Amino acid sequence: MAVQTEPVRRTPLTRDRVLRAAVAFADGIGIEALSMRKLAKELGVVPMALYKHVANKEQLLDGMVDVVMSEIAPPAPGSDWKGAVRHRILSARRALLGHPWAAQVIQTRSSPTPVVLAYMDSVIGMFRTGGFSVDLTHHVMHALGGRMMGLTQELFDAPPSPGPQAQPVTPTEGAGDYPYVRELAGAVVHDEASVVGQGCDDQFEFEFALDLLLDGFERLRQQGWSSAGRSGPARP
Amino acid sequence: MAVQTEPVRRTPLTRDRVLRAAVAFADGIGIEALSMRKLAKELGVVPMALYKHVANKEQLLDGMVDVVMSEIAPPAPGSDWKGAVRHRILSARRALLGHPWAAQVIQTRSSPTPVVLAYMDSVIGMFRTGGFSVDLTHHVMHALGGRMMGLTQELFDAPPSPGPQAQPVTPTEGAGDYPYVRELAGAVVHDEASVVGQGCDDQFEFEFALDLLLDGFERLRQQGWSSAGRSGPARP
DNA sequence: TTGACGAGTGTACGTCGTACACCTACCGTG
DNA sequence: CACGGTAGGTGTACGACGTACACTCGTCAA
Repeated sequence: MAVQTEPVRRTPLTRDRVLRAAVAFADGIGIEALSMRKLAKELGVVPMALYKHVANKEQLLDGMVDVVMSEIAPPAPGSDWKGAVRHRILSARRALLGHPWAAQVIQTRSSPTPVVLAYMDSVIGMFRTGGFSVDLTHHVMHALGGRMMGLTQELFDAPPSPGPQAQPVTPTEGAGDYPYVRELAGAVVHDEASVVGQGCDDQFEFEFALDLLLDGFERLRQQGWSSAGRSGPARP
Repeated sequence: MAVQTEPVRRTPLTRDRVLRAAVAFADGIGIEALSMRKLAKELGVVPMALYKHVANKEQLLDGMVDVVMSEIAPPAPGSDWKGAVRHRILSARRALLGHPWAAQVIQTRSSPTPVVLAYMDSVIGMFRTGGFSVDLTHHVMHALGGRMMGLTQELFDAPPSPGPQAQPVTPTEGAGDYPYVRELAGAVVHDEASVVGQGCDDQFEFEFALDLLLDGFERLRQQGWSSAGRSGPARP
């Protein structure tokens, strides 16, 4: 009989195993359903066992973010600053898209982990070596904000919530008395029906906004913009 | 003796009173400390009494967002589209700043309340009457994202968390081995020390990013940009 | 007078995060 | 081989939390 790896002895927990299990579990059941107790059960262990590897739930969430961050591709060598930044950010976005809970969790962290700091550092570095002053880089990073990590600054997943509950009243439901919202929603649906599920192409929207910002950054860089005058990007 | 308003009879609860109390309470103790039970105690009432006026905690949060939204100034009449949008968004931001919890709560709502929809409708209307096509307005709204409501797409409140816990090691703590982060942080602190508390002027950063976007929108509008070509804002 | 109704109450359940004391299998050292 | 420290896993317990459900009680129309 097998002497090694006797099944009665579970493979021991590690911080890494806990974090990966948490990520997979959240991918499956959603972040709001993730609890220390359920995660422990998933790992075949008593809840308190987890606390030998993470200090508390907040640190668990921090670690989960780090796992997602580790999926971001390393910086592409060479090329212009815009291409480099664009490539990195789109890679970050791809990592996030695989974990629908990640965006929300990232936004509720109160301070960055070293992994996140390292990522920010590398993005800042791209601007600096691309010819941006410290001053401009600073403002540019603020302007990028969460988009730097691939977060879409969306307000809601679906505009009027087509939830499972019955919604009576008129067939113009949802957009109700909001003519402009309805106009937009209608146009999106009818437009080009190539996009599969929902009415609009999130990837396109993300790149649209990203390129709009990057183009704006480039313009400011070229004209040697500085915040000394303190009057926003429109300054000639 | 006073016959009316005998103090033994509390002024009755209403949905409005519950929501306003919740907003004030969250302003005071923070959103994560707000619970149905504590809110009930604050109102001198048993926890279950709240459920006669709000369906559950999610609806309470929805209602709290609506209260904040109601503080946004109505649209300014006349003027160009950019001034109108800018004014409205900065007003929204002012409303949010009075309630530090609001940004986080808004971002965890799964669908917009009618009040939020109405606000979005009015912003969309400004673009449309300002000469933006339905198509461009759609993408522009995505690009604005949460910034439309005054949300700053910031990743963290304070970069390296100067928490109350003692942090030994080198005096270059925080920025540790992140040279570009340190460069930025150092420059911000030394720059113009006019800004009071923290190292940088959030209002300036918000307007910087907002104007960058609005200017980009204007450029696209002027050149009659359309998503038919599907290649982002940089298209000539 | 009555009886329906809406606001507020009381009790209870299941879930959560986690403090604290405990066991126990393993290891390097004597 | 004996031994004692230690890291990892356990068991019990506590004080939150949201909220279902059955109730009381004051008010007001019929």
